[in-house]
Amino acid sequence: MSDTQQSFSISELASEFSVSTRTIRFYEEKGFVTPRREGQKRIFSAADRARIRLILRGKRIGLTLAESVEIIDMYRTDGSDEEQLGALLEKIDERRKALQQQQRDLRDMLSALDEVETLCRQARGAEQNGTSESQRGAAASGRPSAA
Amino acid sequence: MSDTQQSFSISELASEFSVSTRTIRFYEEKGFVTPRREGQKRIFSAADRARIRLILRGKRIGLTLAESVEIIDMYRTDGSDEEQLGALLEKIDERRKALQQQQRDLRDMLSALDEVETLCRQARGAEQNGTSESQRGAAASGRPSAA
DNA sequence: TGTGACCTTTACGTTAACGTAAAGGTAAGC
DNA sequence: GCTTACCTTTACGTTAACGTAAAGGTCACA
Repeated sequence: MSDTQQSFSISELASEFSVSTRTIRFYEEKGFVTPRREGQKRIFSAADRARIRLILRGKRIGLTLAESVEIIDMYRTDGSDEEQLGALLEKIDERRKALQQQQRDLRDMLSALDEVETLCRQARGAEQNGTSESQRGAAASGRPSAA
Repeated sequence: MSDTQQSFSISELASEFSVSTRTIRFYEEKGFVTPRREGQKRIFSAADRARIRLILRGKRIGLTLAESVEIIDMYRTDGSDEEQLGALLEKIDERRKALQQQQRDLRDMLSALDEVETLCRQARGAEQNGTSESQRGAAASGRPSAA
């Protein structure tokens, strides 16, 4: 009961996305969503909901709201202005480079975590059976070692 | 003249990492780096430099300083306390999940950018030769389409 | 000797992204 | 008619991560 639905209350969206209603009102203040009103109450459309989802995705990777919105609004640009299209293509390239750098950083961090985990499991094994020497056989850490 | 070097001034590091000296002093205030002093002046070790590099890597993927430091300090944990090792393994798993979610989000955003770029190039092509129909042949966007 | 190029400390200012009251309206249900 | 569950607005508070003076020390160099 949510994906065929086409209008949402503020608390519905808040609980769906695990954010406060304040957060959503804040997004409206900033103009990132524009719910219509029914009396006083905000009624959010499926489009509003989608924008919120995208904003939160941006947040998870460390974008500011403004940055997320900039990306989201790239979809909205009409293809009628040649100059704007050029500017948009440049922005896309810029963003892509940043995101690719992030991918590299993420990969590095994840392999760092794997490394620490391996050390950690070795230390634990060593402590449990009293030996501080290397383990028998391979580093059976349960996780594949980035083959 | 930097990788065999073992001590650094504040402005050397600042310019190397393209941050302000204020930023580095701020990191010291927070205890993330602990340069020794020569008179009044801060002298940073290669270890300090490495920590700064890691902090900035964390920043690029949207971690707070505290989060970066938490990850960095995982390396420092000695394997002597069984209970701590367990806690550390849990933390690692938590972090890994978040980072993996970030990877998914990044992938999605990058393919969204690709999509917008394609639309954009099509629109530009259409405008330039006056036709709003589809382009001749394949979508020759210069970029491989995630083969 | 003065003028840059660095370095220092102290301290108030700023922005983003909300949190947190406070005070009140409305509709459902007992 | 009263409570409970939502909803509203207005508005001040908070945290992170620095920015930005202001005021001054030190060393080399012309």
